[in-house]
Formats: sequence, structure tokens, C-alpha cells
Amino acid sequence: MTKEKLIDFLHQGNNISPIVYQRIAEYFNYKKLAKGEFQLSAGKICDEYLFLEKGYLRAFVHDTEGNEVTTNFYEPGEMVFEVSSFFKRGKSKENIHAMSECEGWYITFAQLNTLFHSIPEFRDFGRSILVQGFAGLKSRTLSMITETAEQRYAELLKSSPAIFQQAPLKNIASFLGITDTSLSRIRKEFAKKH
Amino acid sequence: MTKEKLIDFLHQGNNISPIVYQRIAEYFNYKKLAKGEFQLSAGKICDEYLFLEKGYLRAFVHDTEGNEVTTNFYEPGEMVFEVSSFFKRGKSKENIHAMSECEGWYITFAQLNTLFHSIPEFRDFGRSILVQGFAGLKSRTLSMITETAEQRYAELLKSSPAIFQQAPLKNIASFLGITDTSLSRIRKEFAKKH
DNA sequence: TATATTTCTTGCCAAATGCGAAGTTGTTCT
DNA sequence: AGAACAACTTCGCATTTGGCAAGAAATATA
Repeated sequence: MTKEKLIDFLHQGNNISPIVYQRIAEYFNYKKLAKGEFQLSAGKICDEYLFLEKGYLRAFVHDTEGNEVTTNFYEPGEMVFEVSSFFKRGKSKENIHAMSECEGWYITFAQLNTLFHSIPEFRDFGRSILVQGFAGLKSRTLSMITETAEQRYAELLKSSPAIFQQAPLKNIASFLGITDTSLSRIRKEFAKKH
Repeated sequence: MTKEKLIDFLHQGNNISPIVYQRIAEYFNYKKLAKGEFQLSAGKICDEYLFLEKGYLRAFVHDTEGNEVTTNFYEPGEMVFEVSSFFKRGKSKENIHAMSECEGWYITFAQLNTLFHSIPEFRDFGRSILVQGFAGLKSRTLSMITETAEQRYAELLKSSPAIFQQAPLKNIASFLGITDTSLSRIRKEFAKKH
């Protein structure tokens, strides 16, 4: 278990000395999740800022009728944490669930703040993680407005094909904003055309 | 034109000395927009971090077919800037347009960074602005998935009634993810019930 | 004031999606 | 292997929403 991939990720296009990133990486702790474990449960405060090195996770909430709604999928190479709960120190509405065995590296909120205050480069990193998440969410919202379910399906299939090996249809459906019945139909039509 | 409201806003629940906020506020410049002016145009880099004291703005993009899609409305007391363009220094896809005469206070990206590096409290403020925007966007996305158009209409009407005095129906409709025809029908049905 | 333009409403029909239920296939557990 | 359960597909029908077009109402412009 080396921190090699974590260190690569911390670079994130920044052109900063490897020594600084080495120093940052030292704060991160190794973590392993078995398939089916929860990285975060609704009602708890998210206190881990996790770099996912291996495996797949799914975030979901329960809507007012009690149905599970998938809000996100996480693949290797992404940061996993619930922004609002983590930074505002409030109870999470979201659950984050391991769809497969996962491995990664994390720091706590307190550690993150220590690093923020002492290392300017890490501030920039942290900000870029937030901004990236923001931009991603924005384009997702826009696609909910401007695109058909089939277009959203085609895009997800292209951008994250691995998800389809990890998650059952109904979870992908609620992520796309449709029912599993509809997704089944859409997938059938889509297969005909391609 | 006093900076009183700006200073109140900078407090944002933090319990920090007014002297620090006074110092921060000194960097902000006054700005006035006439009705119809653009605070940001697609293709330009967003370089103003604007506190809106008076007036109403609307953000929109053009989708692949060239239709305007409203992505946000801004009311007095909010920060107005395009997260991705501002922080990543890239060309904006969004336009931000004054629906009425507006007044506010802004700093540039360079000034914001100067403040970030020298004033820890301002870092926390900046982060909380991002986190707040993130949480708001998330709940908007969720409502696109779990709620009917009528429910979304009812919520917007409740949370931001002033928008209905400022924006034409079609802009509100595209924000809600429906056509103006549908919104007209929904509003009619809704009026019957209430 | 007259005219042009935009905004909003309404009607008709088509397409997309949801809902409930049934049936099939596949997986897990004992 | 057998039983139980979850995943996926398919059907018929209801509901929501879209697209187009016409007309009325409101607003802006000459």
C-alpha cells in the first residue's frame, strides 16, 4: 500500500514541489471498506475527506415517500465526502455505500483545516476540488433540464461505463431521474439503434 | 452608499471581530448596473465576486439547439459570480443579466486571493459561500428528480416570490425545466386549488 | 395614438414517462 | 438441489409534458 496514487492526485495539474505534496500525503490514513459497508450514514456528520484509490461507491438519499434516490457514483481517482455535512459540521442526509470492496486514503476535518492553514498550496487544492464538484453538479442539473432520459443514459454509459458493472438498474435509473421500468425500455430502444 | 449591508453579510453567522470585517470591506468597490446590462457575458472570464445589495439578476446559457436556459436567479443579499469561470479562470458559458437596476459591491479574483492569503476568517467566509452554493444546487438537482413540475413551481413561488415580479414566464419555466406552455397550465391548475 | 413586439393563454394531438402487475431470469443462502 | 429473494423485462393504461398554432392581453416603440 503505497501513497503513490494519492500523491499523483494531489498534484492535480498544479506545478508545486513534490516535497510539499509528500508532506501533505503524510497526514492521510489508509482505509479499506468491505463490499456493502457504509462510508457515511444519514444522520451522522461526515468527518472523512477520502481519496478513493480502488472500488466503487454510491451516494443516495431517501425522498419524502421513502424511496431511495441515487445522488452520485464514485469511481477510483475521485474524492469522496458529503460537502455540506463535512464543511458545515451538520448531520448528513446522504448515505455513501460501498458497491464493491474499496480502498483509499483520508484525513479528518480537523486535519484538513490544519493543512489549510499551514500550506497555501493545499488551500488551492481544496478549492479546486470544490469547484470541480460544483461544475460537475451544474452540468448534471443542466442535463436534467435540457436532455431526454435517453441522452442522459447514453452519456453516462459513455463517461462511466464501469458503473453499469457495479450498480443495479434501479440505482442508475434514479440517478438519471427516471424509473427502472423506463430505463429498461430506453436501454432496449438504445440497443436497437446501436 | 454605505457598506453597512455588505459588512452585515460578511459576518454570515461567524463570530469574528467587526474590525476584521471592516478591513475586508474596504477592498470592495461599488457597482451599479442599469436594467438590461450584463454582469457577465458568455465567452468572457468572470472576474468579479459581487455582493448584490439591490436588484435582480438572471443567469442563463444557450443549449445545443440555441434555446436560452435559465440556470439561476439572484436576489438582494446573495453573492453573484460564476464559480467555475471565476476560480478556474476560464471562459464562461453563462450569461448574467440584470432584470432590474442593480447595485452592489465587488472585488476581483486577485483581490480575493490577497484577502484569502492574509485573512483566515475570509477564507472561512469564502468557503462557506461555496458550500452554500453547492448545497443549494444539490437540492435543486434533487427536486428535478423527485418532484413534479407543479411542486417545483410551488416551492419557487414560496421561496422567491419576488422573482415572479421580475422575470417573464418563459425564463421561470426553463429554470424549472419545463416549457412556458406547461408552466402556464400548471399555474392555472395551481390557482384553482389555492 | 397607432403600431409592433412580446408575453401569456388555450386547444389539439403526440411522445415520454409513471404505475401496477405479472412473469422470467439470475443470485444468494441453507 | 431447493427455496427465497432480488433484478430485470414486458404489458396495458393513465398522467404529464411537449410541440405547434392561434389568439388575447400587455408592453414597448414610433
